[in-house]
Amino acid sequence: MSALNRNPDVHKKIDRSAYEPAYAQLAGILREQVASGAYQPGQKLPSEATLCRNYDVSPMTVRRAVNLLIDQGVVRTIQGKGTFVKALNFGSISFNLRHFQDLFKDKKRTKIRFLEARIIRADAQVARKIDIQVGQRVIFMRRLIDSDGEPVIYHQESMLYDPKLPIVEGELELTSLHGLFSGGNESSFKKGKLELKATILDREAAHLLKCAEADPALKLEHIFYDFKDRPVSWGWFIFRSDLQELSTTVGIWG
Amino acid sequence: MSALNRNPDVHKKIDRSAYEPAYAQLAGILREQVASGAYQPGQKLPSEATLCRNYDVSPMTVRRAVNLLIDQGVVRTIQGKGTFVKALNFGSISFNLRHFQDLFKDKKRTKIRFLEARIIRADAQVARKIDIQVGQRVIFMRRLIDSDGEPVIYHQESMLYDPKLPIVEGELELTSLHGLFSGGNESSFKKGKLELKATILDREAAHLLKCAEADPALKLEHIFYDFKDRPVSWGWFIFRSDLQELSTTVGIWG
DNA sequence: AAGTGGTCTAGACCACTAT
DNA sequence: TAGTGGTCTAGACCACTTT
Repeated sequence: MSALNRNPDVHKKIDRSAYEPAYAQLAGILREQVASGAYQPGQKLPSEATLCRNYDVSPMTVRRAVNLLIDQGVVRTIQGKGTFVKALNFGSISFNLRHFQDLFKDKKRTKIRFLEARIIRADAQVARKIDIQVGQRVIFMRRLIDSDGEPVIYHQESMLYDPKLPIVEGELELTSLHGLFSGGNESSFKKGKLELKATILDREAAHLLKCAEADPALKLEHIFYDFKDRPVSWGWFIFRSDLQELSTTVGIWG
Repeated sequence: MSALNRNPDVHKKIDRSAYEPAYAQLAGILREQVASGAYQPGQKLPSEATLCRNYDVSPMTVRRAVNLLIDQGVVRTIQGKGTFVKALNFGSISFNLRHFQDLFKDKKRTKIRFLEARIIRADAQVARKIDIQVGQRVIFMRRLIDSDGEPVIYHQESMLYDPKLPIVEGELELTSLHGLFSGGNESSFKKGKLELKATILDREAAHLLKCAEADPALKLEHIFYDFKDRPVSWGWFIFRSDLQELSTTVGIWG
């Protein structure tokens, strides 16, 4: 397996008894051939009809395999021309917040600490962000998220306050945050916009996160919308980038 | 179209004459129904067999539509149970570097300025990162990327130096950067690891990027590997987060 | 046993590209 | 005209869940 196989015509077979479905196996075989250099960037893969014959699968199965490779950024297809190996490029690089979410799934180690929750009057900025009148009441919340007893994320948020829905103090803690992170189905938000920025810890945030003032940190700003497409929550998370790693890979990995 | 349709049984039909394929149309219809609240988070969608009948398409077409919705984070499927509407959660949030890449595609507005390129001896850190001996020669490069004449990204990189491949001065400029960003097939890298961090501009970087010293910025650190899986390049990009926006959306839009 | 999603077949037709 | 990818059919069988 470690030796390079530069002859793509000598191909492995699909194991029909394997648990892994045929399309995934085929995708894996092709990805391996690309990774080994059997097909270089820019080169054309065998036609789908050829792959059907070589691996004894139906066109739909080949199609699914190729689509997988497209999703993985390994190849691209041009109708009427063929399937070509893609070179590495930045467009396909993406970072996701899986680690962020994983943190919250671990309910033993992760605790949400409430710093503040009160109803205040919206200032101009809040009013603009969640599309209400200045002076209208909003719920202002500040939370600290602890992992293993150490503070790792600071969060502050201004939420639309609906007087028709009286709020029990205990409910606040569950609102939004746990629903968003737990991966369960408790969220009442339909969609959101997020923006990632660099920032510098002010004195208060530094103190809360037990960092030095003026340390660099990441700021994840959010606006969430309800099912009527009304913006209902604006706020941001602040966390040290060395604690919440945002790493990813690109290209073809084993 | 603006009125909510809370009865999912009164459904739109697939337009077979449309350019948009049937599976995409079906996915769009279902997504719209979820967005309108006809199916709430946690609720079960009609079975695939039912969808086949309702929309008069084959099982494979329904399957593709459902798979699309899964990719978009709208639903999730549980074998033997059904297809369920997903609630918003952070796990599916991802940021990509499309804007980063777009910048480089625009070759009229974007210029790469070379600050420095010379062959130096690897120090301990570089040696560790690209897996060579301390003291071995590496190509050290510093670049500034201008957009519309204004500096927006600073880049520095240490590359493996292969004495067997003599380097023409002019080639350096094309190396890696243009291949990576242009989206063409010029890259000679097979894969890479990237990490996004917050940082603070030091005096030099601030000066080059025409910012104030100690301004916050994003640092995108990278290691790239060649087709033999050897690490060949280590370095980082530094850019102001307000110039290179890293924004994204989550949930169900339109 | 019945219902659900997951995979797969062996063709078909279409749109696009090259020659 | 021949070859390519893109879509789609009308079933089949399987694994899993619920009743």
